[in-house]
Amino acid sequence: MQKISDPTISRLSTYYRTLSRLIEQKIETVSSEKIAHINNITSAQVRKDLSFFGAFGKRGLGYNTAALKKEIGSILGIDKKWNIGLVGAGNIGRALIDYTEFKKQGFFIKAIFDKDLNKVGKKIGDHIIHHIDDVCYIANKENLEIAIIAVPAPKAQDVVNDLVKCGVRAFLNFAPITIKVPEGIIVKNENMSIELEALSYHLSKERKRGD
Amino acid sequence: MQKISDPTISRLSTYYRTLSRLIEQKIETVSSEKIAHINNITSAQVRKDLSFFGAFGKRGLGYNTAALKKEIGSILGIDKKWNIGLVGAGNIGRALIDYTEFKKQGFFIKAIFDKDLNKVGKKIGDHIIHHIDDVCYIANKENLEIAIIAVPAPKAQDVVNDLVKCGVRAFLNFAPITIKVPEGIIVKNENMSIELEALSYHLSKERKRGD
DNA sequence: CCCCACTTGTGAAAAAAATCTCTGAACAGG
DNA sequence: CCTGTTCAGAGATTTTTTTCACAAGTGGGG
Repeated sequence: MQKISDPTISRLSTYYRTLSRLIEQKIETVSSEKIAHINNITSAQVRKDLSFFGAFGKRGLGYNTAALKKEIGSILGIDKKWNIGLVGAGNIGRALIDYTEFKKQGFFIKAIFDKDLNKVGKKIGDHIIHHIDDVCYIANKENLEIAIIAVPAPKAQDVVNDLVKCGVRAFLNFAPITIKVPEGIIVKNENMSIELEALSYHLSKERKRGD
Repeated sequence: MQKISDPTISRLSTYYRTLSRLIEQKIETVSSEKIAHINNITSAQVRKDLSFFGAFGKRGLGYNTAALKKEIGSILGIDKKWNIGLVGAGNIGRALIDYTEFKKQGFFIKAIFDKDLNKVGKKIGDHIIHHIDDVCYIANKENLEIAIIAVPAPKAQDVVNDLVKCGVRAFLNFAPITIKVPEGIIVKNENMSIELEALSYHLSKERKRGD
């Protein structure tokens, strides 16, 4: 099986959303050109991304929206439910609990953990906040496959180490730090400041050039 | 001026954080190898990224942490304050208002906007929520240079169009949709679902292979 | 004052990603 | 049933990004 690049995988996610919207509009067929246009990329890119996984279109016609959505869903593994543990019940953690986009794609936050004894035992929505020390017990009970790390940077590596020991193999990290993990464990970073800094870079470059 | 790649810019952001941490630990000098190790990349990558902007190190010695931090801060434009408008006072919006990482890097949310009349006029922290129709007036008054878009997907494009008319030229978009903007306007996307789906892809690939 | 260990900066090479180009399938219209 | 138009798939090509490899500073120790 060929190695697929990260950019390809995230574009597949955007195609999936595009298809959902087209299906809502009762559009049954779409060309790579149309998908590309909606997402500000080239049609060759769309076709190439899909070609890594198969031939889903019909020449002269395009792609069936429902069928392609199903294929991409299956490629991304979002045709099944995923159980997620959220570590850290701060501002970001709380926002993610009600993030409808997660549920829509089959991601369910099944357990919340925190270290703060003032929070442990309290409820957020349907969920009781567990103490972080109980993470292994709950991870097994609830079959947690992915963990979202929303704790302060200095705690993040320790939390991940513990969770790896419990058998969690995938992490979405919101802490502004690079997490080290053993071979076979997957980490994706979500650092909102970094994108803002990219904006800052471009804006100040313009200013320096003087336009 | 040479075109610098997006990955280079975001790595500069991570180097900046690395240097902040080293300075806190009173470490005055650091090699590219050390920076690379902390961030799970190669030392050649670190040196190459920096070389686009100048020669900041001393051969045989490494880099002075404080001096390099200052240089990168200046490259990224985070040596000055940025005024930010937040559009959308939902869960994500609220979480971002208190996100300390923003303030630490000089990003200040100066105004909050929403369309919901039940929210308009209410306060979040120090900020009154303004009606979205007043966005141009406030954008000029508060000198907003960047806008964070935290509204539902179907509204996002319209909101950005309006803000572009008011003179805002940089956007951090949390809506799960590709925003179209005129030449010269910068958009960065922050879509937490996409990263989760990348995790899902990798986990289900393993499962299909059967390990 | 000279050698040695260290580490940058950089041009060249390699690898990865995006784009181009063309073949041929699919259908509509006459 | 022929003809023109559309559009996917795939190999070739180009562009971009990363990695390699090494000459050239730097300072410390003898």
